[in-house]
Amino acid sequence: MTQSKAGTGAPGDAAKPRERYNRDDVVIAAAISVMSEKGYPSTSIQDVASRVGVLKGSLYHYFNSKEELLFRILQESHEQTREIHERIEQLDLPPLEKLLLNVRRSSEWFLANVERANIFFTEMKHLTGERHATAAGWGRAFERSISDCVVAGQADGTIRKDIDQRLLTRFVLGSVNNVRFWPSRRSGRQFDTDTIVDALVALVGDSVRAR
Amino acid sequence: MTQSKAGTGAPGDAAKPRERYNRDDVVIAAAISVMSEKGYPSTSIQDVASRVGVLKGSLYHYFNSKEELLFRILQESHEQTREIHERIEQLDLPPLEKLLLNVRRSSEWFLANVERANIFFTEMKHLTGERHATAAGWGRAFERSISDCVVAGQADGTIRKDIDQRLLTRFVLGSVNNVRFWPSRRSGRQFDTDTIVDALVALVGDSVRAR
Amino acid sequence: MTQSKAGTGAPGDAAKPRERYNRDDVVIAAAISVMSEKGYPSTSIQDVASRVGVLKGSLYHYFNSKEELLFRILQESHEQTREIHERIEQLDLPPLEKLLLNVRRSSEWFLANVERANIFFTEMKHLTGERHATAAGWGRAFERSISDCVVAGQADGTIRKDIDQRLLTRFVLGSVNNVRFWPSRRSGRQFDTDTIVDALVALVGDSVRAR
Amino acid sequence: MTQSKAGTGAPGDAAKPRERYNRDDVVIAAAISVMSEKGYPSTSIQDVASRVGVLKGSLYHYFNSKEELLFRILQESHEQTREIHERIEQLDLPPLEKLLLNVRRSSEWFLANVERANIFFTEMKHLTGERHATAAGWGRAFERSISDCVVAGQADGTIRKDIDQRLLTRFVLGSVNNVRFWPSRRSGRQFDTDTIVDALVALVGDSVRAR
DNA sequence: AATGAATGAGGTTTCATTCAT
DNA sequence: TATGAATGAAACCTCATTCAT
Repeated sequence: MTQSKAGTGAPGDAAKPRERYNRDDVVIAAAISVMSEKGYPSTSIQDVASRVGVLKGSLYHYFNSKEELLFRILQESHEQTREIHERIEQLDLPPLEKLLLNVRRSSEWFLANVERANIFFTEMKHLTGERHATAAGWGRAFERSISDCVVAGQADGTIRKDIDQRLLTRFVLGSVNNVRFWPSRRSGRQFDTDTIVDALVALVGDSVRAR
Repeated sequence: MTQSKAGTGAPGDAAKPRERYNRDDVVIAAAISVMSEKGYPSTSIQDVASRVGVLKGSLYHYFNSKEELLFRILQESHEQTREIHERIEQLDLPPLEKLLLNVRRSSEWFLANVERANIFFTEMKHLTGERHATAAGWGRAFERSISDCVVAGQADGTIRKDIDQRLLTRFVLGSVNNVRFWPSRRSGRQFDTDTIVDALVALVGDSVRAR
Repeated sequence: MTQSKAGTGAPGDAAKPRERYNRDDVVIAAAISVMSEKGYPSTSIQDVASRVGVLKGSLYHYFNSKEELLFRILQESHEQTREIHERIEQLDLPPLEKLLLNVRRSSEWFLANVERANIFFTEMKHLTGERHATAAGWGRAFERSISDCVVAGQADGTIRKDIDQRLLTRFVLGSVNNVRFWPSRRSGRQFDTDTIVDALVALVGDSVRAR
Repeated sequence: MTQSKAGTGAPGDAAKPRERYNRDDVVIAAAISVMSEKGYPSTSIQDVASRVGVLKGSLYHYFNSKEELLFRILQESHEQTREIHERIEQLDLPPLEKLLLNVRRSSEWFLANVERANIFFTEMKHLTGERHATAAGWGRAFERSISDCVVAGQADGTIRKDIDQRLLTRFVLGSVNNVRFWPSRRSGRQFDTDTIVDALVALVGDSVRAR
């Protein structure tokens, strides 16, 4: 029903100058903002509509259901992170370096898209049926992009073998997921992305490296 | 109106010999189970009532509002973890060892109380007003129990100084928080608590230790 | 969710004197009245609530969905007509007489329950899924109670054989269904039930009898 | 985006001589199809638009409101059946024969236009105001085309007098209305129009004929 | 003619909460 | 304590209709 087909938000979309700002993107952006703050179930269509500046009924031109809206947001996040992982995959790097590059790029994306990341990691469970299954697959793909490196790193001796690869994977994955909380927070000076990412990579590197 | 707070389950509760299961605890347990699975906003009073085996109107004998129910759950979690931290605080241990013991005991508690931990880390934001402020303080107390060790460890040279203490703290905190996801998961053999905790302590230790 | 278990409305329910008027029946009666007049899709829950004198949300104590409400209404009608048919079935009568008795008793019920009959014959298609399948079975049962007589009557020579039994059945069935429209109508004197039923039986009898 | 549906393919579309297939007819046909199946209230403008292959906003070039669309459909049906009745009226036939010819021709039309007939008999009540009054008049005209014959037939002794003319009329009218349900139905062989109509005429004739 | 975005009212349903019994 | 009926607000969603392009 909704035909709007707005680029993924990736650069290069800005081509046509007379291209009027796609309302689809505005809607998604509004939804991301509210859902990241209040969580999916507590976000009402009215909340999103208010932020976009239309009546709630009008939003149904852009999606067919609230759940579909969530799905689209998650999908965009998945596509962007998948692209990051694919690009790394094609590089010819030793496993540990590949792992740490993954940590670096992923963290950078999370820090640049904190709200999207929040939603990706906490709201997926509210999808149902086929959409849930699809999204769960995305989560597994993310995990595999890390576990592949871990396994290879254990095989070539650069990653410690005294801890099972599944646990190592979860540790790394958790560390990356949590980086979205590192800025935010009250008081004191904030840290810039580079500082945070460098710290995270150093910490993760020192924890998993074979000694 | 009734906050009946009958003994922690300790024996010797006057009349009824031995401990009689307090209905209050049954309600809290049911709420924890449902809220951990569906999240606070998606959990209805009816859900809890169904699990207790009572009509929803009856639940209001045990709490005054849904939010108060959540607050009590968080409060219990806070009290239990605070006790852990206080006990460690009283030990005379070098900072790094104290930090790792904190990681160890906290992880053990999280793994033994995965549902409570889920709620503690994800539903706190749904409190409002004074209750929110109070609970936020609990979160900060948890964080401080870790950051105190980090600061002291940097001072005595056992913890790396090339990374700001706030970032180190968040890294450790995040690792501990995430341990509740390590079991669960599909497939393969699961890991027992000791294995998980040993792995986590080793990883965190190797990452923050001065070299 | 709804535990109200109110008799089928059949006589004999009046047992317990302190039995407070069952609200269930009030709701069903209100729904029958509105739905018969406006049709199921055009009847809003609000319409029913207004007639009962409660807020629309309150009605959900009595049923779980609008469709279930319709189903219950149809179910009651089915049970009442089925009982009529079963009672006739047990009589030891020649087929044609049995058929005409069926026409008589069915017509009487329709004329005494015009609103229920309206709903039974026109709103069944708005059920979905399993409920639709069940209700469709009721319709077939009704049809069979007539076609059985027709077949038997053709066999014993009392019912004309120059017309296929299926067509005879549909003719009789249609005639009975339509009797609910005979009173109503504007102007002139109305006809009492006996007059109408006698006329119908005479007409149907003369049309299907073998000559 | 252009579904131009010009002419039946018949040559000579040029200056629009003869009839050119009016888009209007396509819309009406689509509406008849959907409304017959789902009923007027449950038929959305979007349903009709989808079947036409046009966006719903566009449909408002063909009618001013959903109700007007229904009115036009009923109007067409009325005009066609009225023509049938007028033609019969002009014949010089004895009343009973005229009645049975009416039954025959009407049934033929209903069977050839089952969807239109469905709408004519079930959706008229959803008209409002003046349109409702007008359409109600059509219904009465239909009824009178039958009752006139009945009255005349009773006068000349060919139609039974033991039953009030109003009841006879309703019986005949109901029988004709119901014939639209005779085909359809599951299983077995279907019946062709002639078979059905012959059966109906025979049955109605035998029921009303004076004996 | 056609589009598609927007409107605004109304639909069904859920739910935290209250209260007389 | 427990019940269950009732409330009233708010949730998601649909839809007939309008209108600038």
